[in-house]
Amino acid sequence: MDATLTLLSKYHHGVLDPGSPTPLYHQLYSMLRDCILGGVLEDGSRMPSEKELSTTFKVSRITARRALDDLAAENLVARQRGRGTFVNYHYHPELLNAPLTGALESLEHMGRETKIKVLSLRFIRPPANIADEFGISDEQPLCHMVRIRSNRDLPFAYYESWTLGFDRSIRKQSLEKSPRLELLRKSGVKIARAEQTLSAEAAFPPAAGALGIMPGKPLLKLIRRSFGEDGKQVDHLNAVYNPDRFQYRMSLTLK
Amino acid sequence: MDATLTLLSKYHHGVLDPGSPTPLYHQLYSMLRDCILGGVLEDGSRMPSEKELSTTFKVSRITARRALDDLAAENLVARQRGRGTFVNYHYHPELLNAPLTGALESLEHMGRETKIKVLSLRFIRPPANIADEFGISDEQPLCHMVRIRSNRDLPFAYYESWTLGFDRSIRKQSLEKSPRLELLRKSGVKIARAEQTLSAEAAFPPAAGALGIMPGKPLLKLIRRSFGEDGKQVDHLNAVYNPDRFQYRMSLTLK
DNA sequence: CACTATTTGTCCGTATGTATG
DNA sequence: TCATACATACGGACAAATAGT
Repeated sequence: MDATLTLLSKYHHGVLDPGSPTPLYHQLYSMLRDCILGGVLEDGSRMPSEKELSTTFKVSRITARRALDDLAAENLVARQRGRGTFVNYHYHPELLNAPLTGALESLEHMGRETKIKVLSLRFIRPPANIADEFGISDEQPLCHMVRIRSNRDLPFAYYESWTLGFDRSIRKQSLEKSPRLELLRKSGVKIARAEQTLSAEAAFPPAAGALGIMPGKPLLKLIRRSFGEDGKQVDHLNAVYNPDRFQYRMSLTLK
Repeated sequence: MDATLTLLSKYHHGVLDPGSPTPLYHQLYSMLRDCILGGVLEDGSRMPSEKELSTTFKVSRITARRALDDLAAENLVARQRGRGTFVNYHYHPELLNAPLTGALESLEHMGRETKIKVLSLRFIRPPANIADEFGISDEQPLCHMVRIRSNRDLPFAYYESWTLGFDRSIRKQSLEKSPRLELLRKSGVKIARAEQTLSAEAAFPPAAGALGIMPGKPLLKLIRRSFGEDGKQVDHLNAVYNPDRFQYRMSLTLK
């Protein structure tokens, strides 16, 4: 048994579930693929043989073979009769999008590396709970928008927001170019403080559709209320994130 | 076509992928199940009929039927000949605690208001990925524990942790009285810094059982790595929270 | 009381995919 | 490569329970 196989089986004893409805060959393929794309298996190194895979993961040789064949079909490995199967993918650790830290400023850094699409932009009367939050009458229209944020054309966040302080001259184009809070600052509203709550929620239909996932999938949920220098609330943001593509990372220091 | 079906299908023609190796019936089952557990489909409401599912999602009636049957086998729905299939799961977003803020100190405040139960406490060899994180050999045993945290006898958090620095004299009782990190401090390990990542994840069986919820329900997930004053990792915490009972709240200030 | 439409329950036959030895 | 067993998915047909006209 070679080092590569040891590496794999140690990380992944018991990952293959014969009781699962997803076929064994695809579970094995998927695991190997993740290891190649994640850099666990190095470029050029030899993959475990069909025999090795079948014994350590307790599947038939045909199942192991199918997994390797599927990898070869995507050019992630190269197979050579009599020699073996070799990794054909160079792993370069791309920085994954996990930008946020504790300070409000840095919330906007992400904005420059990813793309925003504004699905809807209207001035409408808010629902009662939102009006209550802002401490205004629910007769007074607020700027309501729905946006999605993508990284390399893969959408990962769905935003719904209510904002006090935008005037009706605002356009979708400018929102897709500059961060929303920066535009708000330019129109004279200074944000001093924000409160946010992180939670989890099942994907609801419009967000699921926009993010290209199934309704019901677990999403990371963020609600952020931003307050101006006078202490009054100026913004309510409701965001859901696809956890496969975005996670909220932060550093904590003691004292 | 009823409201429920509109809800499900309007944004989601094409979420079921016939090309996927996971069976269609299971894709459909999984989507419906997530919607029930996440509260998208309300308790007592009528599910779409086999016929409706089969036409809107473009699968055979047998496939739709299998999905509903599998839900019924878990008692998530009740089926009645001639009437239909009805949701049999009550989603209650109950009272929520929301204690944590940005600083490491305050993580422990919660500890005094809630109760910890230690399900498991062992010194065992860590899996390779954990050993890698700590930068130690996977032959060296670490203190591994599984705990649940409750508020008024309602469990809301499930913790699994690996710790370097505890000695074998540690007992479950002391862990249930004092916060884990405080005990660690007393045994001479000072934590200087922590990195944590928030995400979302479907409830997996042991956590779901301990938290008294159905597997698959969306949970808030936290991974925290704590580092000592010498910069070396001393703790790895993997936590999942029931979002109905716990949310992660923080304040952000500008400058 | 029929009559009808809807919905689940049960059955058939067939084709294809999965997994084993 | 082959033979075999089982699962998946389709279309269709009919029976039985329910609800409304």
